[in-house]
Amino acid sequence: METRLDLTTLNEPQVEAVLHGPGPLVVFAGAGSGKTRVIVHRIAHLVLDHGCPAWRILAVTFTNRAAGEMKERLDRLVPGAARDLAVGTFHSTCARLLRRHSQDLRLSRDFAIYDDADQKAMISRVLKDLSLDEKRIPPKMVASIINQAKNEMQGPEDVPLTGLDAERIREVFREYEKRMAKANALDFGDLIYQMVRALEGNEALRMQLAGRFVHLLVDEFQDTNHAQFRLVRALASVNRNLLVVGDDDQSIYRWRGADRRNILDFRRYFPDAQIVKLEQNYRSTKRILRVAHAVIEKNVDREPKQLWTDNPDGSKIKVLRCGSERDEAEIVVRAAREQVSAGKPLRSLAVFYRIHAQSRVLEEALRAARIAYRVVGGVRFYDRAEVKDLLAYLRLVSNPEDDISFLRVVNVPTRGIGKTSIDRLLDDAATQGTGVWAAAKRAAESKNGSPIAKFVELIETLREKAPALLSEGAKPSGEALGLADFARLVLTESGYEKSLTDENTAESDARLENLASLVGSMQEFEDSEGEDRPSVTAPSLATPDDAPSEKPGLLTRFLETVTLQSEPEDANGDKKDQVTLMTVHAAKGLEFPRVIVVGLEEQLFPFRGVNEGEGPEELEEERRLAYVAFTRAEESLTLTWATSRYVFGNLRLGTISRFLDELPLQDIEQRGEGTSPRPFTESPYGSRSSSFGGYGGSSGGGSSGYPSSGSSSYDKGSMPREGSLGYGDGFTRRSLHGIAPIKSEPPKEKEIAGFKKGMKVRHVRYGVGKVYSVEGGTPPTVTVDFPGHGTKQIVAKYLEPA
DNA sequence: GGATTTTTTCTTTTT
DNA sequence: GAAAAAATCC
Repeated sequence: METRLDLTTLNEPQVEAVLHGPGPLVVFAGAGSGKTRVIVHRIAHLVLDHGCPAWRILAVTFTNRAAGEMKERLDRLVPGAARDLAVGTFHSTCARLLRRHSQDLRLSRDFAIYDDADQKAMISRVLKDLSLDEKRIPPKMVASIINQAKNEMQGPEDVPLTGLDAERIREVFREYEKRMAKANALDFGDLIYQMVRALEGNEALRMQLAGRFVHLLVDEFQDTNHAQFRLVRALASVNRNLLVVGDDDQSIYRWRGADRRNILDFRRYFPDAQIVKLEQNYRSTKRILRVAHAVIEKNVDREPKQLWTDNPDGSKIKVLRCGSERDEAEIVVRAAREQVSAGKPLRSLAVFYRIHAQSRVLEEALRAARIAYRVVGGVRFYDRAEVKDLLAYLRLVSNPEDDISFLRVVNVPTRGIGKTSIDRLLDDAATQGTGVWAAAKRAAESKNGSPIAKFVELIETLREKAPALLSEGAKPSGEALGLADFARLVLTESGYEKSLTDENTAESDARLENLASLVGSMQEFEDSEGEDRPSVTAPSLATPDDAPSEKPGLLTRFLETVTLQSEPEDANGDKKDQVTLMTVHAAKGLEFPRVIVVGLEEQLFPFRGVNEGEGPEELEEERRLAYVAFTRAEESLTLTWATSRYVFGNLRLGTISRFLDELPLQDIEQRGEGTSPRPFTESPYGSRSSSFGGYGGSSGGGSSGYPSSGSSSYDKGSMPREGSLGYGDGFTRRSLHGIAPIKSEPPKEKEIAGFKKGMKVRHVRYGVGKVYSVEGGTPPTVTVDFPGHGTKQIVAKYLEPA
């Protein structure tokens, strides 16, 4: 075919996918096989060679970052085309479409989007109002049931529930839905669920939308859940030009309802779909691919396949045994220094871990070594209390029915609206069957000048000041107030800023700074939206004939962007020269010349939670996760594990991950220097913490026989059976036997603030008890067994020796 | 009624 | 070892 697009940089199957004609196509794209390249080239091809207007092409991704990257790369290929292209995550795309068609769907155009915390707050409210015990029916559990149900396109009436509390939970679900509707709020699951309901239940709407998008491209299709599949099916139902791309080996969101069958059985729903397989890897060395393959090939539920590459063998994969998580962090620091001394940028080094909690130690070490780093995800900026407070004010202005936001800020800063007044409001709302805002207005009317009346007035005044921000069509009255200016106004008028300024502590200063940076990001948003350049992550989804008045206001759009992206866009984030730290999940889709994966221990990676039975499915997903982690590396891959680690502030022994034991010996290089594993200095049994059970629990238990005398020499006799480093599973494992860990701390007899195990102590309330264990930490705590009161954890300073 | 201090709980992974 | 919840103090 004659093309204006340069296709000489693509291999044969890639070209096939790019030039594919009408009809469905599924591309199986292995790690590093040029998946994004294919999508971007195909879009460019559709625009350049078929003259398809960019706004009639919809590309859907899972993360904002992937959406952004797609736009960027398209813009380089076809300058200008990216502007009109509809690219976004599943969630942002649905949010946009729902707003645009809100009238048809009997939804408020300015509906709020509730994140997990908001959702949990709402569930707690419902539980309280139905007088159900949060201990018996934890909000978290209900949330997970509700989310799962929506992923499966089930509502309260058709979700299958079993168990004693099944009907109670169903009632909570039902009531939750009512409250959400009343609050003009949708949760994450709703965005997809409601959109699918709308499309499937409204023929005209489906024809309109599916007719509008001539081409539909979906990335990471292996991670779609049932609802998302139905969405794609509906949107592709008219033109059927559907391209889905994915790799079943990289499916890592089973817990979120992802179903690999969606890609594996794609032809069941689209029997005429063509199939293209991309199997050449351009990213990694041969050794890295072999090591990654060694882990993934053990999966039973998997299509056998193997990536190949023309790249060199590369250096051996380093497998390092460390004495503790601090030693692991030291490895990271050393690697960063090596980068610098080798004249390579820090940005080419990335560190992956299984869970966020592992980042702190790494951060501390890097900070101490004065090495620039950034953490992707983790403690989110938008999760900080002060940021949530300001956002709650803004949300309340945008949508006064938002009960959760109302309750969050009604007394922040304190304005004399205490528990009693709030309970009265809630009571009134419940008996009158209205939202809290309406109840507050009633209260304000009946009692002029009351604190509640003042608060209602505050919100209403703020609303009046920003008509242009609330509705795009509205004419700005007088001088138009900008988004950032408005936020500043909220901060002063509410007294929030003053309360922080008055506090005048290091912490309040930090909060003010965070608020300033939030306002700054609002300014940025305002500037980029003002130019009418669709922001990178927000698909415009606007057709030329859309009336402007249908467009939600700037404030609503900002709030949506903020909720649907977990962290503020940092335009230079990738450009700054710093080491990147993130979870393996966050790493999907990225690549780095040098990668370190830490914490490769049983129970941690593969992860095993508290009461999860170790089902084969879970383990297979952990393998895919490891596969994703390893295949991010281009040239150098280092894998570390630690023989001991603090979990929850308690020391746990770790055993080497089975994944490391499975690696081909000729491709790895093992190291571990220093002294013996750090012994237990406190009881691993029976203490409160051991009920956590998961990490290091049973399999580490056999290791408590380590000497607690400070032998610094490697004491073979004290090790568990020859050839097995304390694996409690009865398997003897080869490798790493006899290799001592890299550095380790000398054993210490734990004595915290003068307390030792076994001694008698006195407490003001509980009287005399016996010290069960000392925990350390800040503040130092001691577990004490008080006869008649049971075992308590007490901060050391409230105890005295008896 | 509200702030402060103390105790308990919590942790996989994310839109 | 932090955040939420509960208990206690003012």
